[in-house]
Amino acid sequence: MPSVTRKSQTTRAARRAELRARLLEVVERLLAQGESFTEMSVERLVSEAGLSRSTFYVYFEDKGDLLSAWLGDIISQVAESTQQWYALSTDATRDDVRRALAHVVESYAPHTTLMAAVIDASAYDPSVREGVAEMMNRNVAGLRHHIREGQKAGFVDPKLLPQETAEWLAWMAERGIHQLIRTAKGKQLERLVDAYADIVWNTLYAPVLDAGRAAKGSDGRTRSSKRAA
Amino acid sequence: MPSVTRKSQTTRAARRAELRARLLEVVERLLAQGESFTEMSVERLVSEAGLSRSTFYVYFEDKGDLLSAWLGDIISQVAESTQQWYALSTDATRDDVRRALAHVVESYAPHTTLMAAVIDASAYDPSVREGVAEMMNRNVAGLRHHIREGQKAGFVDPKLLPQETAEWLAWMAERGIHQLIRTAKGKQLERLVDAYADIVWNTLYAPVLDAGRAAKGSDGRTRSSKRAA
DNA sequence: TAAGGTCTGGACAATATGTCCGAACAACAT
DNA sequence: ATGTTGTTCGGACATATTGTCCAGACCTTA
Repeated sequence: MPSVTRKSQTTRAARRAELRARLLEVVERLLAQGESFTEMSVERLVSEAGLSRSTFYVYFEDKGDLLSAWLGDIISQVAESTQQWYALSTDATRDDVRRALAHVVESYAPHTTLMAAVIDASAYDPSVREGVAEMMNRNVAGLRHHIREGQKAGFVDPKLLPQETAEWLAWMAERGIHQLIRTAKGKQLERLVDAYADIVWNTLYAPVLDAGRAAKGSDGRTRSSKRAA
Repeated sequence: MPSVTRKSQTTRAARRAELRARLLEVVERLLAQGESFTEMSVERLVSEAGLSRSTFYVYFEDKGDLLSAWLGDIISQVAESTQQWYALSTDATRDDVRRALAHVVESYAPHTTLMAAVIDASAYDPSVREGVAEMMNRNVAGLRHHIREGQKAGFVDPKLLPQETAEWLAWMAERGIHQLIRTAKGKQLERLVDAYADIVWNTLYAPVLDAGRAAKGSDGRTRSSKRAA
């Protein structure tokens, strides 16, 4: 009975990964053409990717399986991009925040199309929904920790409720990045990151940091000081 | 040819409205039981609502038709709830903001379950998607106008980009209200509104209003001055 | 009683899903 | 060379859902 050898399992996993990559490439392309993930049939996917429907079901439970596996891989990857932000401390300036958030946005940017599919699928696929919930929990937990520590160290507004503030800001980031950033290019992208940085700066740091520096006349700002008409 | 009389049209519209109400009631109930709108079959809906599938298709194009019609009704209704907020001016306090936003949240609260269905359906139904886009555009336009006027009048941070800031905050509100508020009760709800109010206050008003009042020692805050451990 | 309308169950074609199978094929060991 | 194993394929299958259509039942009003 050689059916359950280690070798066969690893090659199978490798094959699965390869097919997943090929299929997600197709998903991304069709998504970019305006089709929605929910409406994509398995037949459409496999024919574009060059395999048979039978083979698809050998490696994947269903369409959602494709996405939840990808999501699992990507979650930790994008989580790293927040380190630069959360490393900020008492000497942070508004420009530091701007740079850190630009880095977060850049990390998410390549994945916005597939993330849109994930959100689609989370509407009906339990395993995808679970993945999304886990991602949000991680984001909230990271931000909550940053707020708590910042309050202890005195560089985050002490009146903020860490958990709830983190929840609102995490949803703003999720939706903003996947809905606003996805369609933005060049100058418009810069403006969006500026606005994002201003919101985070004003909310978390400005009440204590700007107040303390008010006397010196410096606000740590080198760009986007444009005023509205 | 008596088929196109005014009377028959009005009674038909009335009948449509009645059936829509009955069906949405069912949708809401099933949604509350954990089913997702996408997965609800028309058969399931009509049998619960006590009509035949044939009749359903006489009055509605499809499931999405149900929601986009409802959305059209609700958009203007909830838009009104923001008037109290946008009426705030130079003498606004943090507690005024808190009250105004609590009012907005209360207006949305009864509709969170159906709004979740709308978001679901917008993934594949073009007409629902259009409705959602229109709702977001309205919200952004209202908030952008408030920011612009506030900057002119000097009670909103002049460095904010009105359009982009409004976009981020509108998505935060949409997601926050439909994801966070939906499951919150009592004290947790209060905390969420507190956090929401703090974010909006800090972002828009605090940089100019708190700065101007710093000398007097009053910050317009009567509750939730609790500090994190 | 007749006409207009409304609702219903059922039939229908079209599409999608997930499962299953036999045939074809290649790699590899005996 | 031959058989074993694993992979892929096309196709068949049962099932579910969608949207359309129709004939009959029913009710109200002229």
